[in-house]
Amino acid sequence: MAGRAAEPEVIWARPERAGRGPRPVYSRSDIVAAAVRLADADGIDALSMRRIAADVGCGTMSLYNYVPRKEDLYELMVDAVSGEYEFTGAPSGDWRADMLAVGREARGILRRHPWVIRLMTTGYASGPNALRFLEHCLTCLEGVGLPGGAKMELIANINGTVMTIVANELALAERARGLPWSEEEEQAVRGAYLMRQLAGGAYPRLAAVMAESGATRIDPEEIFDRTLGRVLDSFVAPE
Amino acid sequence: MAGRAAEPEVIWARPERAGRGPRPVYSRSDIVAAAVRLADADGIDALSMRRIAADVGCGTMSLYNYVPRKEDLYELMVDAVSGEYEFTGAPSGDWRADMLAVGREARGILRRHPWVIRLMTTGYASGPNALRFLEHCLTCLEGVGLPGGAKMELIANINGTVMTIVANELALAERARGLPWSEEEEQAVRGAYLMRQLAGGAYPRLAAVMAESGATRIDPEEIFDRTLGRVLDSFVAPE
DNA sequence: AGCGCACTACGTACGCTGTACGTAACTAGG
DNA sequence: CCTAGTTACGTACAGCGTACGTAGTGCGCT
Repeated sequence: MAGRAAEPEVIWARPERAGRGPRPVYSRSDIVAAAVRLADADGIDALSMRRIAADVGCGTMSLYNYVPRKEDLYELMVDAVSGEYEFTGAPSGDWRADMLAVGREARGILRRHPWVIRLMTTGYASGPNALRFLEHCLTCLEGVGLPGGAKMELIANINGTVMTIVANELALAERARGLPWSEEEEQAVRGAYLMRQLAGGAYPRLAAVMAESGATRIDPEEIFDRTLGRVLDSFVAPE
Repeated sequence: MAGRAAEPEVIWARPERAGRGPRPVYSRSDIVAAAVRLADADGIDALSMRRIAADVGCGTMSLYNYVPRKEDLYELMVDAVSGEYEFTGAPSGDWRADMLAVGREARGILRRHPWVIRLMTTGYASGPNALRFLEHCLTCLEGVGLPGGAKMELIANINGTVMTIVANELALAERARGLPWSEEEEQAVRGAYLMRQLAGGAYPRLAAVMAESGATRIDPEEIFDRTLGRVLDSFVAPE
């Protein structure tokens, strides 16, 4: 008998190796690493069990000895990249700086692994590194005069805000992946459509704002820091 | 020759009917409505061109006369449900109330159509109803002493916040879809794992917060209003 | 010590996907 | 009226997740 019964379980509780049979040739982390590599390179939609197996160097169905379902692999992938948080120098005593640093690290991770956004908004975040993340944030917020629930809300808000910002930053590039034409052409065609609509006069206020802000140069870093700062201030008013 | 050349185009600029051939039997909105219905019922992953065609009552490949690629269908779907905004009674003169109402409407739409979250975070939002939405928000923000760019940031923040909150609210239910066991079993198994981890002592602060907030009852409506209020206050400090 | 069984690896196969392409019917513009 | 371009639709292909069967391996128990 090969597969296990499909009874409720969470991947984190499943032992990587049960003592009986032959020594496994590969490891769960090998497979997850390959999956992350492929998703980084070609996008999450191009990630298939066959391609992972080819990359690892084993037969497709061998993967199912390590990971019961592809969904579980998603969960492992999200947690694996959550392991990239370094949290260096924190807690520093300045919780605002610490949380901003967390946000910046999150941004870096999401930019390196854009597919995480899609997986996380569908709820794949409950592994050990997610717990480590929460514990770290709570440590930084130790002295802050906020009830526990509010701290969790603050953390969730930062996470959500970073994801939203990076999703917006990457929207065009991510969309262009797998399109039969280039990102530049896509942008040109969409821009032209937008301009035509605005010129129609049906959206005067939007047209005004676009005209106004079309001139001013936008700095992504500045927007990011400002937005995150606003989130922090909305929980604890700056002195 | 059936298909068109794959040259850069945006679905909104493609005419629904080009005068020459036989009268189309169906319409783009028929197809989009069917797609929305199916996605609501069975989730976005279960949405296939074959199932849409079966629901509409036509051959699979006939769909491609109305929608060049499935990605374009996604775009049409997002815009279709964006048409559900009613904006009744706005602008009312109280921009805070107006924006809160927008957020509440957005929440309702996302709860009715959970798949929108995934599509929007991948960047599918540039159709006419998205423009209508932006114009409405800008109208409500007319008298507010904020530069245009900041207004756009505010709108984006509200949107993002609502999406994040609803995504969290729906995470469990959405994840349970298509699992080989029930949502209750999933929740039980995940809860048990979490408790085991917290009992291990590796995450003392998290354990403390969970113990503290485990007792207090959480009201989703209250969290929602409070969070959105915080976003508004972070742009314009309350008097 | 050695038997038995749980495990590993992997090939095959099934039902599904998006969509390229070909064919036949139809209709509006020149 | 003619014909080019459109509609509808069937077939077909490459690829997907994964259920299932088979062969071989080595741990745990008797």
